[in-house]
Amino acid sequence: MSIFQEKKVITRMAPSPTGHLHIGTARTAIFNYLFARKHNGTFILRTEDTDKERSKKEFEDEITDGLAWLGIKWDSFYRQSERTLIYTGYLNTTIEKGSAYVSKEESKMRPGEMVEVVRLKNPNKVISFTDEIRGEISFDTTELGDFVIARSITDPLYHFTVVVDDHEMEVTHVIRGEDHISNTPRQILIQEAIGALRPQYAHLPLILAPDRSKLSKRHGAVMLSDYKHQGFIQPALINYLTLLGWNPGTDQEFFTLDELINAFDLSGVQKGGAIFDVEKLKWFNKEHVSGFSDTDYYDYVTKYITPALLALPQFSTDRLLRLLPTIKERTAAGAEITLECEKGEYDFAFQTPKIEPQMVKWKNDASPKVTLQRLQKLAEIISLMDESFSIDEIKNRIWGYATDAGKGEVLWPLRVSLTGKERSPDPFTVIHIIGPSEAYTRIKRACDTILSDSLA
RNA sequence: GGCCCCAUCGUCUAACGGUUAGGACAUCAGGUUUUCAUCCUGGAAAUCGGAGUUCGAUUCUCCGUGGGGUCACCA
Repeated sequence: MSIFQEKKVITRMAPSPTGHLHIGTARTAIFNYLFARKHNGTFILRTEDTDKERSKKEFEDEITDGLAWLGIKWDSFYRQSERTLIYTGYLNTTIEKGSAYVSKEESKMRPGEMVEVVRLKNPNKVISFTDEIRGEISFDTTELGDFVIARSITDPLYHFTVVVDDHEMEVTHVIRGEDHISNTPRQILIQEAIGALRPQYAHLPLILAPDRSKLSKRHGAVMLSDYKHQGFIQPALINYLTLLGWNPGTDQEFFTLDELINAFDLSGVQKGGAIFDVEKLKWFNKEHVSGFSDTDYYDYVTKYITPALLALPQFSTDRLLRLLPTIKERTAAGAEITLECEKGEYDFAFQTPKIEPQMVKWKNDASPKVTLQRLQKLAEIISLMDESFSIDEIKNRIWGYATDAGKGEVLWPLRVSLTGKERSPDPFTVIHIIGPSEAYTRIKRACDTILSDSLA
């Protein structure tokens, strides 16, 4: 044990409410959260709304709602627009010390108008800092000049408020996107001007679009809410986003939030940008959804099935319940369930299908007569079944006949009579879903159709 | 363009001087109780290029090349 008291870790997420909650913002929040939790530290959420024109309450709500939905809990919340007095105080002291000065000049925003902006007195030196992920980074700040840190004494700018707040809130680790690397030297300059301690920096690799450019709207879904609406669940998103640009040093890929907190380490963070791959996200989603309890999965599915499906003549909760495993096996995210519904993939469960006589016939079968005989035999077997039979029990009753007469010869006509489709779940599962008596009815119907077709 | 950052299969990544360069997603092939799906097995698939350092470079150094970020009285 060290005799030195470990400084309590304090991280923060500092989004500006000027746009929707971007998937990259969510990931940065996750990293900050994981790091803080891992070290029994504190995670602060701070809205950087000093730009009054562009900041919107609705965006702030979207950010807080989105993070809350993800399960990221902040220990304290600040709004920069409510801290103007603090910034003005620091501004005054800095000016008094001679590290900054008021400059009367023409407004860049409103040409013709004279304003008194506050500029930092740049010592014009090389700043180097240690990035936890990238190591030593140095930068000649001369090219920055005496940059503006406030529009006026009561209207501070981003770089100044960030530094003041991180100092006031005693933030120990600034974990943010790589796009902030070049902001770091000027923020360090401000730190030195106000006499603040330098935090540890960790710049995360960016999330990239498939063409390796910064992920933006034109690449499709970039908002967290987009993914939420597509049916991606919170644990999957957390899991995927964390592994995008970070690895635990083992082959483990499936993680719960608690496992991530436990395994998280800044040294596992990648340096290069990572392309966002929806296919892998889908895989994670399927993995996490597969852990749902029956009732949770039922609730999940009902959010995505279509009204059209609910309106089908034979719809019942009972059948839907029995259809659930089939849906689970065939879809990765909620939006796919909707899509499958729209394509009519699940109609067989709630509706007697229309039968194409030629489709029922197995390729090796000579005539409709043979097919008809088979279906008749099948109807006989099924008529003896109990409604409570399991899939296995159903299968066992049919299996003997199917192996005798030929699997394709028996199973294909059976399945097509039941579903009306060339591709569908296996007949045993279908019978289980719709029940033996409905199956019996459908087979009889199919027989009638074939009969009238062959007579015509 | 200046400055800064980065570079292993198509994608996410492992290998922190010595490995047949490993895993996952995707893909392809074969298999499991007909079709589709699931599942199982297997395959193909990568160290950006060039110099150095070293007995030995994916790994260290330098130079290219490529990609990205950033250059506001936005954040």
